[in-house]
Amino acid sequence: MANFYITTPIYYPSGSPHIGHCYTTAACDTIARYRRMQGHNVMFLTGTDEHGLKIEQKAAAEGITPKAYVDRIVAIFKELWQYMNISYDRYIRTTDDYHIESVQKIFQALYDKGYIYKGKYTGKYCTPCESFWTETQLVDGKCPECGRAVVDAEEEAYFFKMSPFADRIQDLLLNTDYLQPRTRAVELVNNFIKPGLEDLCVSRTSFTWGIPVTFDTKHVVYVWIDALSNYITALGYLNDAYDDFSTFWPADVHMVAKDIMRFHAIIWPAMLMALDLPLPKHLAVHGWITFNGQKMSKSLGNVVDPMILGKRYSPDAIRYHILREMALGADSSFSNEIMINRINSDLANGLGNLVSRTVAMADKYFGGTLPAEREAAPVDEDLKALALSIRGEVDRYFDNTQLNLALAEIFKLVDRSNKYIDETEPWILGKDESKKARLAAVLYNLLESIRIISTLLSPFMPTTMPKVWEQIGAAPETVTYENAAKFGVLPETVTVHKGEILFPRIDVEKEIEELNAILLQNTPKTEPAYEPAPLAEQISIEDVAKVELRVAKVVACEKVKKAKKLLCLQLDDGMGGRQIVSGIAQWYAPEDLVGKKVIIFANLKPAKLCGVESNGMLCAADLPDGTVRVQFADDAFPCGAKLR
RNA sequence: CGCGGGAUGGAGCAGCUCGGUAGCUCGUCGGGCUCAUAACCCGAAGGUCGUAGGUUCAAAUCCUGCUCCCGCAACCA
Repeated sequence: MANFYITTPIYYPSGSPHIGHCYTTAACDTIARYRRMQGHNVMFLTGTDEHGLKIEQKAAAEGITPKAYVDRIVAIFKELWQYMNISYDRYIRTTDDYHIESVQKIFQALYDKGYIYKGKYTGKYCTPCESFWTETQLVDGKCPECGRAVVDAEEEAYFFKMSPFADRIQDLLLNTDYLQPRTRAVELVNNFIKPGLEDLCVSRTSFTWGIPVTFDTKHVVYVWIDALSNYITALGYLNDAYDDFSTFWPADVHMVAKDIMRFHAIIWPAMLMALDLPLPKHLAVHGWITFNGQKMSKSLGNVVDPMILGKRYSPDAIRYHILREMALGADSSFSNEIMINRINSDLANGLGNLVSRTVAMADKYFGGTLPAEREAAPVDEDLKALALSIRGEVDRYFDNTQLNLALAEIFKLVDRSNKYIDETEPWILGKDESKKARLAAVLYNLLESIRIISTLLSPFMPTTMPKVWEQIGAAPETVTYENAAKFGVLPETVTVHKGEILFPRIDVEKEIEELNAILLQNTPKTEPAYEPAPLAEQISIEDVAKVELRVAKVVACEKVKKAKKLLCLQLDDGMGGRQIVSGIAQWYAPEDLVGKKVIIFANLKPAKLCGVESNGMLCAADLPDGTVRVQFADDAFPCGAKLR
């Protein structure tokens, strides 16, 4: 029996799980269930990544310990997974003792091998937030968390040498089937490997909610080594909690969303290479679920809560919808309308109705139990041939992690079966005593077809399919992977049991109205709880006098070529004119600005942006939705007027 | 010229590797059926395959230019 190890990422519990977490986890669950059905010895791991500054701050804001904070969120995750019928074999928390022990040993081992060295981490530091930021994380040169000014600073930190592994990683990405889909390999190599792999900062001293470095306890292990190593510590690597490492490593599939692909495609292999461990076989990368075409985000209030949907339409309906909709590698658009239509047409009209009409006829014409006499017809063969071919196709799609296509394949048999009913017209056969043998054959073929469908669907919809088996009279021990490629498994005189409707048809208009109402409740009201950035340190009147705000009129404006975000403005400042480059191209077209008067920071030193000189800065504000709005000045102000 | 992906009936996608009748799901319209969850089955309408050229007997497919979208680099499954 082959071993099979599959993992979800460990999720960051800084908030409740949403439909995106749900997709990754449901996809892994489906694969795990399918492999178990095939007879593999499966280890399915999920968990939570519980350390870090953000958690520390969230907990502090609530006045509780970080552990108490994550305990609460983790309970929500586990409740959702139970509700969605996720069959994980193990749940790792990075706050678990055994994980902490292993991470400390891994860090030590990498240090002993010379791959970790002590250095200086330089960056922009926000004193009140006690946070380091990289140049690119800054928003308008200010702290992205609080909007205050940052200073250049450095802190002592440990670094992991990545460069020794660059060639092997490039080979892994370009010449193996590690990365699924392959399309992103070139992007990774061009963006990260070709420019030269930078050493990675793997410890921090600026926060304490983490795993201490054993030999230098003012440092805590930073996210990379702490989080990524969960895939091996959960198997018992360098700890005594489990003894599964030799059985399950290397992993068969790590499934991740595209935003963390990079870490799993580059850093994780580098760590394993440094530890002399085998590399995982596949990294399956999926896209994001977008909502009405927009990225889901808390501030937009469009985060889809899978619990709410599950309770309305059943966990299996939600699982089906997201697994059917999402293609590997591509984003998938989610909307309530798409979801409800999909559930209605595929599950209610297609599958549910097929089961319902088949069972109802067996019940009506034979009192539930088919007689043994049969009469075959040529039309049966087409149905049987398709039914027998499905499992092979589904196998192929599972091997490539294309669950949406596997579902499409299975539903071909649903459609074919519905058509078969029309072709054979059992309601006419039922009126003629002499056609009973033919009728029994038709119904039996339909039940067999449904048995195969429901067997192959059971990894996708583990809650509902057993109800189908109950209705079609399939004994649990007969709905096996083996039998999914056989026709004629149900007993000749099978007895069906009419049951509840599997997937009730949803009233589209009514539901959308109600879902929109729920969404509205969760959406921040018109004036959302906007939290102004805290006041900066007070300054003197002399400091204020140093800053010159002046009025200027935009006389010309054009986009800066080769820059996406920059506009180049020619201004009449009453002093001979000047040129300012501003990062507002996303929000303003050049013609929106020409002729308007703006306020500028007039005595700012010149700077070059994308090679274009900029003399000063526009006065503008960030809006809560992330856009930027320029402050236009009263037209009565003359150009060059000084504001005070 | 930082890197990558994309543009195909109303919507969402496949087809492109290796040129040869444009296909699927949903929606719309018409018909059929009455076992079934107003479900099911059949048929039809609807596409100059983003754009301008090129190669070819033949281009959605190969080549070149251009336009427009999206992603990565640079928060977030």
